[in-house]
Amino acid sequence: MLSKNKKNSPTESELEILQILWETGPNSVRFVNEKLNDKREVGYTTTLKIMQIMTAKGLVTRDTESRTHIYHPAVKEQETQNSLLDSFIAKTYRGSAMRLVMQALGQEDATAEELAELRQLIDKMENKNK
Amino acid sequence: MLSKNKKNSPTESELEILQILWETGPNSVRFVNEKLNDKREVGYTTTLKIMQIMTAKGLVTRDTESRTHIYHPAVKEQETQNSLLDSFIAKTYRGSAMRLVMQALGQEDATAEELAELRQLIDKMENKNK
DNA sequence: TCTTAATTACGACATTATTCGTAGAAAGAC
DNA sequence: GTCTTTCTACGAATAATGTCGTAATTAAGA
Repeated sequence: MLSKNKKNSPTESELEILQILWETGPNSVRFVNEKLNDKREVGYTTTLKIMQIMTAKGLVTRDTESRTHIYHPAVKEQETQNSLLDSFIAKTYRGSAMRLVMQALGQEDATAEELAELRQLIDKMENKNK
Repeated sequence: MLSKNKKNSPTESELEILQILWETGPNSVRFVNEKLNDKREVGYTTTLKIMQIMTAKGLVTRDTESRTHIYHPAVKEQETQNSLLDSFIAKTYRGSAMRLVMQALGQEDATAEELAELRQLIDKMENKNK
């Protein structure tokens, strides 16, 4: 495991915004705010403010060429999820990823493809053990 | 899935305290505070205050017979974890438990026993699909 | 009894995250 | 050029959580 994340950790609102940028690519505050409003009511300046804070934190970068700034995600989805996952496992499952996996699987209705993929992953882990 | 949790959701500090009570059984503020201090410095009245709040929320109950109150967990560990897990999956993995499982497994060094247990669980899920 | 120690209750403060109002700059419509 | 709209910047209000100081109460010991 090479690159370990030092200190990402977006807040909940920040994560919501990152997800929009990951999904749709670089975009303006206006666009992000409208996306957010599909789910819940948020004021424009609220979204703006959070995205400004995210810029300061280095979670996004922005292109200020034109008056309407374009925001780019500056962290990777996988890495962010991993870092959140680590801390979630530590806090909630006292560090046992296996316990989390078992419970998560219990709640899931998986397709045959997903199950096959899982088995493959497990085989790979088995080999690594030897 | 019968009993769905309505509204548990302990905060981070509350969860820490619950974990101590789950592990060691009903105990006093003094005891819990000392356990917490194994990991980090916390004032006695801080712990007391949080446990009082937890009582108000129904996360614990307390026996006030003797002067030193004894606190009992009032929520189950599994159910609490499940409810936290649901919300974590929703927020971080946009609802896809499978994606979380894959990533969690990727970070894990599992024993042969755990892998066997996993396979068993997957088999059970396969049958359920039919 | 008197003093000391431990405990609970309560309120205030600190910190972090979120929300939004307002002002001013920039762009476009006419 | 003037008016209107859209945008950014900034500061302040709010809310949730965590922290702790202080007072009052109880128990125990000398």
